[in-house]
Amino acid sequence: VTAVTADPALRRDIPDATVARLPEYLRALTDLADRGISSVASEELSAAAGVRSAQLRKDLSYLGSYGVRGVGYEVDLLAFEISRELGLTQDWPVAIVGLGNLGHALAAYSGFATRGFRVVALLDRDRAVVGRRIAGLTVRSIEDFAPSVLSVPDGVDVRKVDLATELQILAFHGQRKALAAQVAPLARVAP
Amino acid sequence: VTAVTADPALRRDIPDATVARLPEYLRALTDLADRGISSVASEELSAAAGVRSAQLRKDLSYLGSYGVRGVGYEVDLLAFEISRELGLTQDWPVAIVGLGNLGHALAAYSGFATRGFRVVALLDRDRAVVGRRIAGLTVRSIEDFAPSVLSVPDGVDVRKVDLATELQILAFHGQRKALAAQVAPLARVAP
DNA sequence: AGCTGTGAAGCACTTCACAGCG
DNA sequence: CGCTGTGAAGTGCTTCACAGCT
Repeated sequence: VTAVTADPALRRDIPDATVARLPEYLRALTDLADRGISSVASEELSAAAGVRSAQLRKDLSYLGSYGVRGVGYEVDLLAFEISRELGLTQDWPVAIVGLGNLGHALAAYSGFATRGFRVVALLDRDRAVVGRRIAGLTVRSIEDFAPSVLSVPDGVDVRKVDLATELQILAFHGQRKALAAQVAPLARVAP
Repeated sequence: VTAVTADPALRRDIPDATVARLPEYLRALTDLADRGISSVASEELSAAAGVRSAQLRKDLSYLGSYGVRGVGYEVDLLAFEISRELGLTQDWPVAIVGLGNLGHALAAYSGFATRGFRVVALLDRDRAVVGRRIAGLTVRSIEDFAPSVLSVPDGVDVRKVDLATELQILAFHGQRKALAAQVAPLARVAP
């Protein structure tokens, strides 16, 4: 079945890799708009987002045809289309579970609000924390929510972010680089 | 040139996708070790890490041949080999730049220490913060370090983590799901 | 003339399916 | 016999290169 609808999210199958890059394009476009720039070519926008221009054009082609040949993209229009594709034109309430150091900092983090997410609930199971007011919200009680083994009901999406994991990946590359430098003379022996 | 060395990081070219999963395997193995389990088959370990068993075996095959056919993997041995591959058998000092809410929380975060990273320096450019003691360290001054446009010298690796980006990706999938449910009856018309 | 949009080619990762070994 | 380790097949993403439009 090929469903024809007005809504972009249904028209095409957008690759996951593309979806993961759209927020960065949106950020770059917001930056351009703030600097009063109204039109941009793929070469420049892709540089600002840290990808190749062919990649950017291919990614944007999944959303539709919003560029002007010979000219480039209108910044405001493209920003709106990406926002719509990401579903940011609607309201997404956010709950923060766990208000230790990190949760506390996140509750106060302005980056959510400026990008369209509204923190509406703070939840913790610790009696000592429940009832406290943080960033204008009162911490409410939650029975239990073990974060170590998160088993997810059908239909719930999860994205896992772990800074220690990121550091471990950096450690791998750091080690590889250090070792490559050590053996470089050896490699030069037989060209 | 094929360099033969004792160090695993030089023996093979390990795919980036594999490297990104190794920390999760290591976490799962640490968990098993804590529960007193000394041997594990790929089926069980892969389930704990959230991947297919074939994926796990393929990934581990890049490190070497540390399993026992007909039995499985020895938990301690495999954990050590992955640690070594990731470069976690050496010391990696970490500096935190910027001690606002998030930096403050990270300085106190125990997850770094338990996974082999040692926070050795806290840096901020804000006079009001410099000199303050956080988590046993004194915040030192740094001239400037604009985080918005991070231009990186050659040889420096960067991994970017942005929770707002993650939420935007979730918003996309949330929207797509909501819309798919709406149009589902339409799709059923022509099987 | 210049830049987008896109088939086609190339590349990297995942999954299959089974040989090989303890 | 059971589970690992791995060629081969399959899949999805990236890059190329240029036709097509303004």
